[in-house]
Amino acid sequence: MDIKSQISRIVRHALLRLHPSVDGLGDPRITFPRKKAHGDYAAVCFPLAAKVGQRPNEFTEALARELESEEFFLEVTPAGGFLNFRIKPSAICRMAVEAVLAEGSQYGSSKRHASECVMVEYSSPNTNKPLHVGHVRNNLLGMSLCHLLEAVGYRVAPTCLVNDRGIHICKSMVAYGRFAKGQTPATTGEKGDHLVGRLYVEFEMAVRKEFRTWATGPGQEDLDAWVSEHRAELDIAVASARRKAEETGRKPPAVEDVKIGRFYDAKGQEFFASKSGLGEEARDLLRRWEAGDPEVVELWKTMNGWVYEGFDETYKLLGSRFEKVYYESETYLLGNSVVDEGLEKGIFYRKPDGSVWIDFDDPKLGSKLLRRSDGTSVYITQDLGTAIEKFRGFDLDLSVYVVGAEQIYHFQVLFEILRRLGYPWAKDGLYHMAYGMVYLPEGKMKSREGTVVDADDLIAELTARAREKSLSGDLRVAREEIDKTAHQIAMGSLKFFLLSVTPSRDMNFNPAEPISLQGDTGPSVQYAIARINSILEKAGALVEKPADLGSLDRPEEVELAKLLLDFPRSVEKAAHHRNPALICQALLALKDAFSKFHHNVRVLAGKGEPVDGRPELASARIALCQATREVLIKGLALLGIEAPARM
RNA sequence: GCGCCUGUAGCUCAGUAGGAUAGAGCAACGGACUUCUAAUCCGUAGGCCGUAGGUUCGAAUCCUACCAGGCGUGCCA
Repeated sequence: MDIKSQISRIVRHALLRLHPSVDGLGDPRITFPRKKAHGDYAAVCFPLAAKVGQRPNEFTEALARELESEEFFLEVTPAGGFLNFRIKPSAICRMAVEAVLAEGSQYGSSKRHASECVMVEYSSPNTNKPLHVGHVRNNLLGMSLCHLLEAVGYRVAPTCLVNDRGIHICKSMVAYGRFAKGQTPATTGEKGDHLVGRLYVEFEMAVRKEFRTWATGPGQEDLDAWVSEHRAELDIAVASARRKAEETGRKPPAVEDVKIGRFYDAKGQEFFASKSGLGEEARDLLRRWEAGDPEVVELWKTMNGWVYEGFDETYKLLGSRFEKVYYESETYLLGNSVVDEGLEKGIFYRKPDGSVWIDFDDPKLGSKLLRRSDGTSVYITQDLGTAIEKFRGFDLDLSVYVVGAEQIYHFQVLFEILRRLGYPWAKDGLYHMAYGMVYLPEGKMKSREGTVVDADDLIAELTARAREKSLSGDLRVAREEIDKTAHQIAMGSLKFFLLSVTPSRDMNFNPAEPISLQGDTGPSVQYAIARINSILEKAGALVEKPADLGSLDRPEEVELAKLLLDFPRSVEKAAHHRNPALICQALLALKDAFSKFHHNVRVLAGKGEPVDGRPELASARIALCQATREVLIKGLALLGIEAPARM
């Protein structure tokens, strides 16, 4: 039992003695006091005092007297509605070190959800473009969530749903035929996903050009009409483009370009669907693919193959791992029978044009299309099939989707449909872990326009910087280890950076300001581990000597111990709230406490020499260091971060 | 229009299920390496917690309205 629970239990017994007749008084919340001078732990008593009908100070004074004789506390002080506790410093240190070293790498884990199985779907890329920082955030959240859920006992199945079919990949295929005949990753030296992504961008550019030709020719009337209708909006757009150009010192765009650009934003999709020759080509490829045209399928396979090779490389860098991969080309038909089933049950209905719909009771959900009038399936249809498939293939208690917040509505609808269809697990076995966007200073990233921060580039740049920094000082790392170490540090900085923001929030990322290696960062946590390793190496035989844990009573040691004791709570909470950022916070607090300890408290007088000539004290401090290292490594592992032995 | 999310230091973010005098890091300024690695430590400065009301002994946190930004919103995924 952790220390806060112990305190809570002792207080509960005292309360039962003091107020035996009050039912459901509850426990006071045990926290760290805001100021260390107040004590080691504090109980917040305002709500309980109110229930008993006493003034807060009256209540806590009586409670303090009742707890006076408790041996567990050194001191119990009432302070208004707070009750502050002081505990013998060496006792805290002893508890912490013994608890951590007894459990080792299992410290912080629990069996709370043992015998439960959860599937976590994450990453889920489209095969028409390489991964960017937004995808990286997704991958890291997914992996970290897997680790957190495992830590509280779940059996976890990480999965990925690859969107390998549809109009987007057909666009790249059209571009391949038109602009890149004969090119392969081998001939261009490009990574496969980058090659296909480049073709996708080229296709989009070509459509824009096609649109421009139309808008300044046969579509001129439409353009003029639209422009006069959106006069005010356009004036603002032109003005803001000018302002932006002035700020950045670039040439302002021509008014004509802004007009056509806006017109494209508004009508581009419509144009693509009805007037674009390129659009017709792409749709034709999609039709031929669905009909199984061998030539099209062959090209599709080849290009997807290039993309997978590229993804595999990036996944390897990130450490992404999947137990099961679903491909939409295999699952996209699964939903159709579900739609038929819903029609039979009368949950869905058919409109005269043949399209299939569902109306929801909740007006916020409105109604939703489930099958197009031409009989083809839509996005949500295949998701219905895949959701059911997951529960068929695995004995799941929970199915998690790590997907961006822009799809909150989509998942509300998906889950509600599955509930209406009567699947028992749909009641509380589905969870959408929605996370926020990663914004660049200039706004949202757009793959189509090529304004993205590429994952591979970012990793490469960080690795180069970590390597340079390693080489710049005393080289602690063995030469042959430097590549691995630089990679670990680079990934430590990237992962920690992206995971330290609360998942549900949007976050900003400025590529011009590189991710820091100093301050509240992953590398600073890794560094603390490297320093501990260094001490342990130099300690030699002292590591094995008997330790007198009772001699640990310095404030720096107690602070460290308190945080070690609090770590399991952080894990529990992070798993419960599905929020890895809570682990980041716990690690930073721990790293801070260790740095202060390390700065002010010596372990060794020299190599193998105990401080103050006291081996039992040195060994105790060594044990505290070992416990700290254990927890730091565990915490980083929960984030999917490795710690290099030396830095 | 409607719905959901977000407004905390110059920047990036915390703020522990309503609790004590709102905290870090970066950037700025000033200190600390003959010392277990300076990816560290110590200090200074920086805040009408978007605005206005309300609930409460107590509000950054809960409620209402407004302002600003983002996302979504019937045949895209």
